Amino acid sequence: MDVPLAHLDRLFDYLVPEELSAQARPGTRVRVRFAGQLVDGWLIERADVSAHDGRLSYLERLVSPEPVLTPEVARLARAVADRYAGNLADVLRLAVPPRHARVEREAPDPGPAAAAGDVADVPDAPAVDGGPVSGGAAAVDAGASEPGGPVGGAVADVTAGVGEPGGPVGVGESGGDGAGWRNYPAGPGFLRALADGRAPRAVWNALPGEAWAERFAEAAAATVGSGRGVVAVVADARDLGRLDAALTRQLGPGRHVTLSAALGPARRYRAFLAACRGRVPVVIGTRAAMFAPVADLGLVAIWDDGDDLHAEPRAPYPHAREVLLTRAQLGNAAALVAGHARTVEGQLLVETGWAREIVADRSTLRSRTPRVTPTGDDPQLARDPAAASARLPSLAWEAARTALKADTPVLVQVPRRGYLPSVACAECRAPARCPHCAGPLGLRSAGAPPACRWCARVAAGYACPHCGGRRLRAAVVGARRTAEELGRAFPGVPVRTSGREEVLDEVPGGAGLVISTPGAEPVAAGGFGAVLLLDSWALLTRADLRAGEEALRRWLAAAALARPGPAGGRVVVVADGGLAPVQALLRWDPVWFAARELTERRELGFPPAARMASLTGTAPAVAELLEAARLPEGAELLGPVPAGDGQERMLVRVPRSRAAALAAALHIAAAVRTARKANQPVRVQVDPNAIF
DNA sequence: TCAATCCGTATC
DNA sequence: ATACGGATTGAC
Repeated sequence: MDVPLAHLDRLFDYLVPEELSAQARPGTRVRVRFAGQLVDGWLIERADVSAHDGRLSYLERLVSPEPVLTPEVARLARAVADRYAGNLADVLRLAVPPRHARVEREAPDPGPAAAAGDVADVPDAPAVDGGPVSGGAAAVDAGASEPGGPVGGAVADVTAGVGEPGGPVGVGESGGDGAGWRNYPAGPGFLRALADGRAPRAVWNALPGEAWAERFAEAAAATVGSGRGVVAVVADARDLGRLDAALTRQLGPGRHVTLSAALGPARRYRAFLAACRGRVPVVIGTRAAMFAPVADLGLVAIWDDGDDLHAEPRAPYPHAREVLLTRAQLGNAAALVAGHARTVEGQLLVETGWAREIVADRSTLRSRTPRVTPTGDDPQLARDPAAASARLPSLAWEAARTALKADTPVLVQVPRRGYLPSVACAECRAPARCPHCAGPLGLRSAGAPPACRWCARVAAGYACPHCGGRRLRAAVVGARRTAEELGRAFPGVPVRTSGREEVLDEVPGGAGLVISTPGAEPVAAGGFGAVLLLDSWALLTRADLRAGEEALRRWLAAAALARPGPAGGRVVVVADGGLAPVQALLRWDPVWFAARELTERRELGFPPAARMASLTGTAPAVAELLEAARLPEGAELLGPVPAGDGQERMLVRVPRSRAAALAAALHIAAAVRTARKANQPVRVQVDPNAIF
């Protein structure tokens, strides 16, 4: 039922009129009378009998005979709803694009009648109420055909120690197909396992300059070769274009479709239908593709899983990585979580043994990594007056000048404006954390003592736990102008910018300056001769749990575009080389950093080592929800903190072992409120992407 | 004792 | 939204 009310998040049984019986297959869209109104719904399953002892209504209408909700996706959607304390209806809205009737008519499904031999499709099914002849009963709307069954687990719950039952995942030896995978000792074995029809699970750290889209296409081809399908998700349109091109090269045309919300309704539905009808074995796309129906799924893959575009902004806010891993878990498919960086979540998958890592050995890495140099935090400015006016450190200026002289392009990464400054120790620059709950401190107004952004306690008399410093400073932001002034520092050199308004895909190989915000960096023919990472403070002191991880991810992504190898491009990061994310960049060791972060999160009780949920709404509404919630043992409440607009936010934290219980409790509590017709909504977010 | 009415709750 | 059941009320 397409009603987003928590207390109606379950199946309802309807009779199927005789004349609809042949076409009313599981997965079709239907209209039903529900509480006196006509509402949209999903036909989930057919059955001979109903457990409902009241009067059953008939299906009002079959919207379309097209079974666009496959059983696999229906089960997945239920699991995702459960993990995120959300409603099935909300997840299905994300999973199945709106119907486009004209597109559906273009190339009709060859034989619905031929395929209609569904289980309960018997003519003499029990017209429960002695009503007219019926084609059987149908359960409408929710996938919970086995409530309390084995499904409930999200990947996160599985990672608590369940390995793949089938033994070794097949990564380890060398000698596979794609030569590019041979740079990673475990790569060829991973490919071979895919080709053999097995379900290996891997976390892959790509080398700098890696043609990752080709590697993805090789993995897809190996899977398709084993007779199975593939779903691969990337963060944005540019990455999608690259993967699309690589797949066309390796699989030939017509073997895959791309799916993204940017296509518009008709093209999106056309691509979706092609996958749904089994016309193509491979679906790639942005997060809209994470639920794509693919027959006999063999591999799910995600590139750059730390990119926050992978987090769905609509309820129940599922993350593409988690959805795909849940999918792999439920359907016994292989999984590939990849990027130049490693997310803490990826590290958790490795440490719990849920996935194996695919990394290059040290010597390969050394031969491919560009030279990275830090330049101190209070840098000596270049003597050249133009460079000085651009506030460019001399080392960065030298690197750029050398690269331009060699007729190679220079990439300058500058953070976007609007990064919220938080507070750090004025002595050692360690981010200031709340002494009570370890949440980040923020400045509310000039002069006032800082307060915790999580639990709202005022941290008067703060002393830095690292160096004992008592003074705090706010991070300096807004130096975008620095980059714009660069043009003046290098007269006669063409300057291009890539960012929000216009994102460049590729730039030519000659001398030129490219100024880009993180994530918008173009590739350069032959690679960049120099990469300058400016204003690192804006990234590092962001008031977010993930600030360090995110900074490293963005630096690695930009540095990976330099000409490879020690004699290749030069990377200069304007930051203190003693900071952990900077260290990780210098050594090109994202694994070390992720392991370190995960250890720290375990100590502090942060996600993903713990599970958190945020509840946002008016104070009475949030209080009412919490009142109704039977939170699991050990649940910890943090807050409230003001959330703007007269709203407040509470955080609930539980150990990972209670994650499922927390989601269930919050969903039930939400159901109590919607049943009472509570009119003040509370936004429940499990694993909120940003925890301030 | 019974019908009219109110209120809360479920919605096949 | 609307329909139903149980509780409540008011009149016989």
